[in-house]
Amino acid sequence: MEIMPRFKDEDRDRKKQDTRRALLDAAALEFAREGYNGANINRISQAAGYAKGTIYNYFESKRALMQALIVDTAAMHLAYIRERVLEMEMADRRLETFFTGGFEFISAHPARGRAIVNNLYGPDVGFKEALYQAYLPMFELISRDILALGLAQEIFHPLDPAIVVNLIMLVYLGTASQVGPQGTPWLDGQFVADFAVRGLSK
Amino acid sequence: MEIMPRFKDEDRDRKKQDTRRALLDAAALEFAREGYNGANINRISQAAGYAKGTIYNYFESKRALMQALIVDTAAMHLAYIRERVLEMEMADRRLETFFTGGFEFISAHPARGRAIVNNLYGPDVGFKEALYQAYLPMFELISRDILALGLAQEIFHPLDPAIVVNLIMLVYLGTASQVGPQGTPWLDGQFVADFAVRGLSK
Amino acid sequence: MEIMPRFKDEDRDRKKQDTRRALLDAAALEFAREGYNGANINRISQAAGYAKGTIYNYFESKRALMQALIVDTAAMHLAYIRERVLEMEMADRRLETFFTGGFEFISAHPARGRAIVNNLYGPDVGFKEALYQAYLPMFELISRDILALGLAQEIFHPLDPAIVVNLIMLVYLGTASQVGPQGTPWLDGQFVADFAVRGLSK
Amino acid sequence: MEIMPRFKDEDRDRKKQDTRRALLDAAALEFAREGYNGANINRISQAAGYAKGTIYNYFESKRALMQALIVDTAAMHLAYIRERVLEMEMADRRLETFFTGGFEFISAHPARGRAIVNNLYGPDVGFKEALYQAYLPMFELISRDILALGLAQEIFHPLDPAIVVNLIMLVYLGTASQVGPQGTPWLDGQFVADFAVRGLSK
DNA sequence: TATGAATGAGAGTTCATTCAT
DNA sequence: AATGAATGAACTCTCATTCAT
Repeated sequence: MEIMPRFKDEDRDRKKQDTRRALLDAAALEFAREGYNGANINRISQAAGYAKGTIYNYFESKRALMQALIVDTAAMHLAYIRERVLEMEMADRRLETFFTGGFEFISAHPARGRAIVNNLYGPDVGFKEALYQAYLPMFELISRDILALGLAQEIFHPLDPAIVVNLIMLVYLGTASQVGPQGTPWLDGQFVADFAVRGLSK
Repeated sequence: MEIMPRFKDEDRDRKKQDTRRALLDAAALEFAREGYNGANINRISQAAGYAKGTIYNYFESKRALMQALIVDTAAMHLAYIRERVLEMEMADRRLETFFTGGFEFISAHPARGRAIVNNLYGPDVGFKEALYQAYLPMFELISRDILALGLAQEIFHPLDPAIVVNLIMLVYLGTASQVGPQGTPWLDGQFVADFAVRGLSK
Repeated sequence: MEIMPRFKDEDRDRKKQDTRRALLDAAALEFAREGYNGANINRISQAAGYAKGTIYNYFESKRALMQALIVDTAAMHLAYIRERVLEMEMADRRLETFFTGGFEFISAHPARGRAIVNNLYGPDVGFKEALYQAYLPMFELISRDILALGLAQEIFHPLDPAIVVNLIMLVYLGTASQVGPQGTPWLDGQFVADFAVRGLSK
Repeated sequence: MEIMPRFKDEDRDRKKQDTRRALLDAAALEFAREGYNGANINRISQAAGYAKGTIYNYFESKRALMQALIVDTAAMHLAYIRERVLEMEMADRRLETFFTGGFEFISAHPARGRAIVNNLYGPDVGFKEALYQAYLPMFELISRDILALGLAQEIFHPLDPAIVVNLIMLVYLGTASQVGPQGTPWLDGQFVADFAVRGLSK
């Protein structure tokens, strides 16, 4: 056996990542459409362009696939929102941006959003715990970089960031994910943002 | 044929209603714990004290059972909330009562609450539609007897009741149903009520 | 207790027989439409105007109901055919009448016919045995009063009545019971009669 | 992607066909023994040497399995009979061969024969229609290559092939499929053949 | 790495039968 | 005699998972 040139391995890694990503995207669609229990591993594989067995080369089980989707989505979600929020200086603008950016993200990735929210309000405590862990940085972002900042800037009326962060997250996810039959959202991001800013401001 | 004594039929009807109620209560628990797809008809029957087949003497299918649970719960839910809300005269007190009463109801009937919210955020559009239909009177209550009233009383800043009713419902259900691992709610009803009132008031 | 007048018992017996007959008729329809395994005891009772449990006051089981239907139908069937066949003197006319009369009977009682034939060609050997026993008199009629007679009258070519009786019965039941989608028979009784007479005649 | 060696796919296809055939054969036995409704998918799979789920990799449903069995059997049936019938030149010999060959086929494949006839005389109109469609070529064979030929050869008395074909098929299937408790046929092929030839000849 | 045939536990549903009324 | 609520065995079908290729 001769030693293979290094870039071969890189190619292989790249390809593996592409496959994994394709599987996760297909999984998001399926989980969003059918819920976790209703989702079908075969359909996910097929939609991603692979055979049924392939998924088990990338994820240990259906459950592990969902966990990976939660982690992956939370990372995308946080990156998208943080980038936009931290551009703002004032806490109320940050809060507003949190909502408008958040709604944007969910518009851009509806399947991811649905899959996440299914778990947030779904019955599986394991997934809820995974969700909570994966979204800790977002809780942190809201708590420190929006709420605590707003207190320091004397923009918000007195509040406990550790509690209000829960309110913000639930209002955000509860409103952003709800769409009508045609996929149109019930509510507009700016509208919810205004409501939330008003609800917290002095 | 002689006419049977009337109380005989009444007894039988009463008993049938009791059985139906027991099955619905058991179904609420199971649906809350496992979600619709994960719920097990056999467990529901057993929990209600009946054999597996009995459930099909009362409901055509698992799906019909869920639909019946939605209708039953919506009726209880509305009755509980409406009674308390309409005692108040001012719209902001009514809105506050809507939240505090709503949180109370969900504390008193956590399984019903969970089962409902699973469907609101779940993937099944049929159940979402059923939910929407069953909760129309509550939308009406909020829209007319709280929001429009508040505009007339010049308590709320200008808003469109037809849109804000969605916001109120989503904030209510999104926050009231979320409990931690030990079953303790993430948020307090009064706290959310204050936030909402502040968000809508002048 | 005073002694009841006799006619009371007769009334009761009459009523019992009426109920039994109604149940058998409903059973014939259901068995014809659905086959034995597909038949539904509840539907039979309902169609007869009774509740599910009533059928068990008249028949020990679904199986016993079918056995009773076989016996009842065979008796009707034989009476109808024998009466007409024995009016004829010549064996070929008797054979002809057997077919035309038989087709008439099945036209008049299609459900009975279907139920019988389902069993003749169906998988249940118990029912086939019951059928065979119940139809013994008809085998006898064909064998003695048609075939042996025809040999004596030197109308038929030499044949063994004990074997040809099977042929006649199978040709009769196999052709008379077959109807198209609209319930119209595939074949005409006279037509099959002519074929059979020609097949046996000198 | 490199092209896989062809024999690999061929091997796999061959194996799939073998499995399918094994399942169909087991299904024929089970359907013959129990009828369609009484047949048990699990027993069929087990008898073929597979687990219960396997059957659903090959057939969409129990119903589709029966339909496939009808099609498969009709094709075997026709090939067997046509080959023998067309060897003969005279129509009466062809008719005779139709019966003797047909009886042979059913002796060789009793389960197939029983399964077919169950449906011909059974209650399920869907299966009857499928049977009719699948056996159209055999109707055609009898109608054109036996009956019309016999008219041309002036062997048969005047008859309408379109009607008599029904008679022939019903007499054939009605007599060939009937076996006694020990599996011995009620009638002999040659015997029925003679009867039929005599019934149609001048 | 990718495949897809095979597996078998588990689910919803049906329905003959029982029995208290 | 008639009722119909309750039962639970039995059935079809689904699908996550395994593994030989």
